[in-house]
Amino acid sequence: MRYKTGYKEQRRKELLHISGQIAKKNGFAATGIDAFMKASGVTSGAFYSHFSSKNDLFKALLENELQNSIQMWQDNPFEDAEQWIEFELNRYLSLSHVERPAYGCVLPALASEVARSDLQLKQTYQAELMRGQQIFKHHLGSEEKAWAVLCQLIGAIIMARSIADENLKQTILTSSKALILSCLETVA
Amino acid sequence: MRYKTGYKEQRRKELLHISGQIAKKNGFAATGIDAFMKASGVTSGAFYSHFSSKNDLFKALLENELQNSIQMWQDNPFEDAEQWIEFELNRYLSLSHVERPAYGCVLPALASEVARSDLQLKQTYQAELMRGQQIFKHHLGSEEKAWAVLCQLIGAIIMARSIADENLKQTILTSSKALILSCLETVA
DNA sequence: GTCTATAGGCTGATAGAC
DNA sequence: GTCTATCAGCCTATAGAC
Repeated sequence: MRYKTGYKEQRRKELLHISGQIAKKNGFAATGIDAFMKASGVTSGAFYSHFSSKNDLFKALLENELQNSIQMWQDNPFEDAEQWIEFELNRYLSLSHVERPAYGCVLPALASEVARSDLQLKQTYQAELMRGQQIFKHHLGSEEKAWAVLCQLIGAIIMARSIADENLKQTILTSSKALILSCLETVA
Repeated sequence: MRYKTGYKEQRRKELLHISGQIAKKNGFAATGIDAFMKASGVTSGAFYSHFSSKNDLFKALLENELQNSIQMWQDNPFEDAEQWIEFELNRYLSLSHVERPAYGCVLPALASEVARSDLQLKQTYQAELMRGQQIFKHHLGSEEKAWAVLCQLIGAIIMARSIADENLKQTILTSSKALILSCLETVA
């Protein structure tokens, strides 16, 4: 029984990982259960032995993805405030992040769908998000700056993704980075 | 014939107006043609005498909504840079804007769906968006600041809309406003 | 221009064989 | 746990009456 439980949990993590990539790329609501499962090599019938409903998948997938993003922020190798944020801006505000949503942060990809979901899901989402915000607070020095910088990051990625011209995408990323840096300098 | 054309154009504008509100609130892809038309008091059969497809509606609706947002930025009564941006921040970064997406700016509501649409639609969207950005540039003094502030605005609204706690929503809005103001002061 | 009716496809979810 | 088969509902789009 222990053995079976371990297998199931591992399988569930695989399903969350693959489904997360597809949801970030194509949207969660826009993707059918069939498509999620096909990408994992199983049929839609198997889905319900892992999740009770599509909304249940959304909740689990969001938690998993948020934990991934938080992990990346924690793995930033710098402790010095200036270096930490510089590293994070370069990683987050990159053209590669804009063009490969499947492998990027969940926030710019699915925040709009969270905004239209029920209160219970928002509460789960908020709890995880606040853990991420605490990391930014630790390095930026204030609660407010942490929120504002997070907003700038996701706003820039969403904006750049909705733009057609490649050069303009880069301008938007560079402009956002410059604004954050110029603001943080005022207290350095 | 002139008469009939005028009627049809007016009707089309009404359809765009109502459909825009619903799309901003519930999402465009998530809403069926039937629901869009029912809100306007007609059936889905009538839809195709105004638009050639659902995607055609999306394009027209985006243009219309972007023009509305641009109009509001143009109608800002202040010319002085500091007053102009102060007015815009208070209007845009308000709890009422967060909680009533149907009557708010199209950018935070539908940018994620634009990000997943085809190149042609992104080009139309980009062209209108650049007109809006020019207004911000005129008052903020630089291309880059205009983009960065726009990113901050839409990021803050999206973030606040995905949060459960009312107080935290307000904290996010206030933090974003503070970041923008502190950044613009450095060159004032 | 709008209506009703309908085609054809996709969706979330369930039942039963293995 | 996964499969196939299936249901009931919704979707976009079209056809024909008025």
